[in-house]
Order: sequence, then structure tokens, then C-alpha cells
Amino acid sequence: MQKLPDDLPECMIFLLGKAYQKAHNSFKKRLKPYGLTNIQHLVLEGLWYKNGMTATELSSLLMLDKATLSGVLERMAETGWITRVPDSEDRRIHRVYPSEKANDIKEALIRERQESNREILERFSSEERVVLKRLLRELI
Amino acid sequence: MQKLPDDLPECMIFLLGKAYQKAHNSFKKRLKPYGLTNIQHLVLEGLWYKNGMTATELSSLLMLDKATLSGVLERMAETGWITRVPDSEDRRIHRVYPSEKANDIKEALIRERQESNREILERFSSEERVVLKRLLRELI
DNA sequence: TTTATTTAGTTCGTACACGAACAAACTCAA
DNA sequence: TTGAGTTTGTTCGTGTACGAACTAAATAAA
Repeated sequence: MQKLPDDLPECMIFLLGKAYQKAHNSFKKRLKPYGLTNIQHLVLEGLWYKNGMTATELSSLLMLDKATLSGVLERMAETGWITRVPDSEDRRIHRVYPSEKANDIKEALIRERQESNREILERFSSEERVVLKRLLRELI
Repeated sequence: MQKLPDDLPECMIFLLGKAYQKAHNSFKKRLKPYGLTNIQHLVLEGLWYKNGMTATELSSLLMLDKATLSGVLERMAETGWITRVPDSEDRRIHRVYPSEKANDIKEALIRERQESNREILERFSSEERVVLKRLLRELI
């Protein structure tokens, strides 16, 4: 990082944005061989946690905008990562399930995520890791 | 934040992403009355730090992709926030200057940024603030 | 039961984000 | 000076992000 306007690099929005950018792009490279994007992976992790969620539930759990999620789910259905089953009770909603193709690489994907996380945190002591996570969680 | 898959909320990419999302969207609301987006504001701050930078210099200083910046600068020129002056030495480059319209609200914008930053950090002690910034900077 | 309100999800418009391919302009070595 | 290689910035394609408007369906209220 080069020198920047006085207190700009002190600015949390900038720091958070750039730290996120780094982490995001590094994980993106890991996911590329699988043909998944970061958010698509996040959706799968959500579904592995709780199968058959609706778009609204997923949206709330993963803190994704419903408009954003709508497109993500559509592409994931097209590329066969999920299936959307209309609910028999409520005709407005569709329940989302990970496909077999997705479940087949579940363990590998979780490993990639853990590896990526380890890579990001390796420069910190265990105390620092705890503090950083706590502070970030307080921001959310 | 609701419950999430075991260790997903422990994951730095998720934490950084969501913390950034919050900060980004909060600052976005502040900028709306001015008709500026977050990145457009960042570009102006960069230019106030060093006037007449080229797209490449800006891109490196602000850690923005050149392809992304290309579009951002085009929109900012269209809406009169910047002017792009062709360089007399090197016909490939254009030097970028903030417009008067931009300079007129410089102080107000910087105040907004500082206010927003204060808002984000208010929940932390001064020690925590220092640590958080240091750790984030180490990630970058 | 009709109407009013809510809720689920899609669609639209605008703005990043970024890899890849590209044209124009520059540099430098043979 | 010419041709190889490099740099600057644009364009294209795909994928988020998100406010706003919208439809269809469910539910609450009168």
C-alpha cells in the first residue's frame, strides 16, 4: 500500500474494503477450478447447514439482498448446483436444495474455505485472531 | 446475525465481507445527497491528495482495478466531477483533475467521511481501535 | 367474504469488480 | 530505423450489489 491522503488509510471503510478485497480475491482463485463463485459457494454452505431453505431464509441467514440472491439462485439452478422445488403449502415460495454435483464436492469445498481462512490468519498470533474476529463481529 | 453453519461465521472472508458491507452501505447513504458513489468519493480524495494523477497512478494508489476505474472515471467526467486532460508528452495518458464542483464540497465530504468513521468506531475503546486498524492494515 | 395489508420473489436500472483481449503509443535494442 | 516487447487505457463478458417498482399469493381486518 502506498502513501495516501493523511488520514484516508485510517478510514475504516477503506481498510475494511481493501482487507475484504484481498481475502475475497484470494478465495476466488481457490474456487475457480470448481467453477463456483464466492457467493455461490456461500449459498451452498448455507444449504449444507440447513437444507431446503427458501430464498428469503437464505437471504436473511447470509445477509444477502433478495434481489441479488434471486439472480445468484437462478444461475446456480441453470448450472446445476441447486434445485428449486415449489412448496406445496405456499405457492409463493420455492425451497432450495443443493444438487448431488454440489454435495460431491462438499468436503473439498469446506477444506478450501478452511485453508483460505488459515492462510489469511497465519500472520497473526492466536490472541490477535480472537480479537480481530471479535471486533469484526461487533461491527456486523 | 443469525446462527450459521458451525465455523462459517468464524471465517475471515465472511466476517470481512459483512463488516465491509455494513460500513460501505452506511457511508453510501451519507454520500447520496451529494450524488456521489463511494468509489467516486474515493477517487476525489485521491485527487485531493495528489492532483493530476493518471488513471494508472490512481489505480495503484487506491488499489482499484484499471478496468473498473476506466468506467468510474468516464462517469465522473460525464457528471462533471473531474476533467481529463490529455498529456502533452505522452499521448496515451490523461491527467485527472477534480472539478470546481467537486472542490466546492471538499470540506463537507471529508467531514462526512470522518463522521462515518467515528460512527463505526464509537463502539470500541481507543486500544481496540488501534488494534483493529493495525490488524486490518496487516491484511492489506 | 370482501378489502386492506403483508410477504415472497422477480425485474429493472445503475454502478462496481475483474479477467481477458485489444489498439494505440511508447521504449529500446539490433 | 525498424521490429520486438512494454505500457496505458478501453472494451467485453459475467457476476455481484442494491434501491425501487411490480406481480402473485397469503393473511389479517372489517
